[in-house]
Amino acid sequence: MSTAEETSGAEAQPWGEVTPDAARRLLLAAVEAFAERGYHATTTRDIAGRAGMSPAALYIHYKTKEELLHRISRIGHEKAVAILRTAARAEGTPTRRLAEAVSSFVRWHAGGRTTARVVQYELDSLGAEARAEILGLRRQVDAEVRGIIEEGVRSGEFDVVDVQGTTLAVLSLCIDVARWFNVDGPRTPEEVGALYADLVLRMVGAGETGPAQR
Amino acid sequence: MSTAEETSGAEAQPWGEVTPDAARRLLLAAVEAFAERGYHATTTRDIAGRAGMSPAALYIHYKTKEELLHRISRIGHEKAVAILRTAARAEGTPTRRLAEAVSSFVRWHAGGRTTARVVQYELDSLGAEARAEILGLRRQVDAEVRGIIEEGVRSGEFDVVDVQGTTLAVLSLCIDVARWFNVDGPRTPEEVGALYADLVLRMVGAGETGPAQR
DNA sequence: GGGCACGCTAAGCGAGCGCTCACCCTTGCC
DNA sequence: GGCAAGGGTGAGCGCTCGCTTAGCGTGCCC
Repeated sequence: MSTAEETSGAEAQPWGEVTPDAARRLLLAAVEAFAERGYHATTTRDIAGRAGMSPAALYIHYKTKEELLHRISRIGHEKAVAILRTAARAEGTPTRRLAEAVSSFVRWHAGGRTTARVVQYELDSLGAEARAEILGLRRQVDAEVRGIIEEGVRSGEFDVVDVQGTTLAVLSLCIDVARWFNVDGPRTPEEVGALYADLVLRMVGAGETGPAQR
Repeated sequence: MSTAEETSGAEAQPWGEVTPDAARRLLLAAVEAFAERGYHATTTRDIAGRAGMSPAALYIHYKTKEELLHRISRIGHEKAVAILRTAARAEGTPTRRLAEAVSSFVRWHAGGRTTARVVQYELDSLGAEARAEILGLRRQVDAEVRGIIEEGVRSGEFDVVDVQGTTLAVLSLCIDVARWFNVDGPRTPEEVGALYADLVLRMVGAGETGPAQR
């Protein structure tokens, strides 16, 4: 019933910046455990065990269990902002950029489901101070997507009445992938990304531009 | 077993069927607490306290803390199925029925956010047996929405390539409302329901048959 | 080669957890 | 009035939690 150690493959490694090797192993173990059972149901003994260490080792690298969640959440949100920012500031029409933003954001949620789950669903487990910081990053996420949609509306490519509401819905659709996506299911992250990009273009009324790519 | 009034006030009272009054108060307190802090972070002392009782009183009406979650989850899922089934089996075109299904489902998630949060996000906290039972109800939820979309495709009203994928996306969009909706925010459940019904009709390519927007 | 900083462990602390138990109130029936 | 039944309580059990502390092994610097 235990998972083999697969460091490569589905999950990218945005944790390269976590410098002492033991600290990174602990962080990775925490991501796994939090994603599987949730923050509150995860014990520090479990995290340390997954990292092959004694329970006390955790406190050499992190002050509290919450600091682990905070670090994971910040790194994950920064990655999310980076993904959307790259797509938003690329060359091309708003239609193309929105499609790229959605598909890459969805691929991240599906492929790195363990990380994305923690990032998206454990925010409330943070203390007030840490939560406030993370909420700032979330506003950046919202702003990137809203920016693309606003541009598309200005250029006449999109037909959107409620820009903020549609932005919320687009992000909501992408984020919920982390809840239901199953690695052993019938769809690859790439397939879901492509499907969702198509659905989102329909949502913003961008169906008329370009050929129906399928 | 039919409730006279449903789509009114914020939180309906689907807990009328919980028979001893004290048991209902405990259930309601548990819904509140689970929604606020999550199942694992909620203590039985907190639940009993919210219901104005001593910690021991809980165990007169429920065998364990998990039984509370199980009961909440089953009743909530049954309500969700009922909402979608009512919309799916009503009179009218698939377009109209899909719009009604989405808007009523969204209103339920937004208006009864506390309940919906527990129902949608605490499934993994259930034991294997209870979880299997609830998953059966989720399959019914999926089937109702898929049924409407299939009908719309057959009748030519909808233009959908991947029916199952689109069904998943529609449900996903609705469910995620429970995560982000804020009672003190700028939108009412009715407004979100109307917006989302519009967006979903666009997703299934039903834009041409109906009025431009609501 | 001796001192020492550092990464780590074994053991365990106080607190709070889910849950139990002995007992106390009402209520209703005779 | 006697008394069984059942909803409720105060106290507390056994356990596990997050986290601490004393001490050990190893590698580096002088």
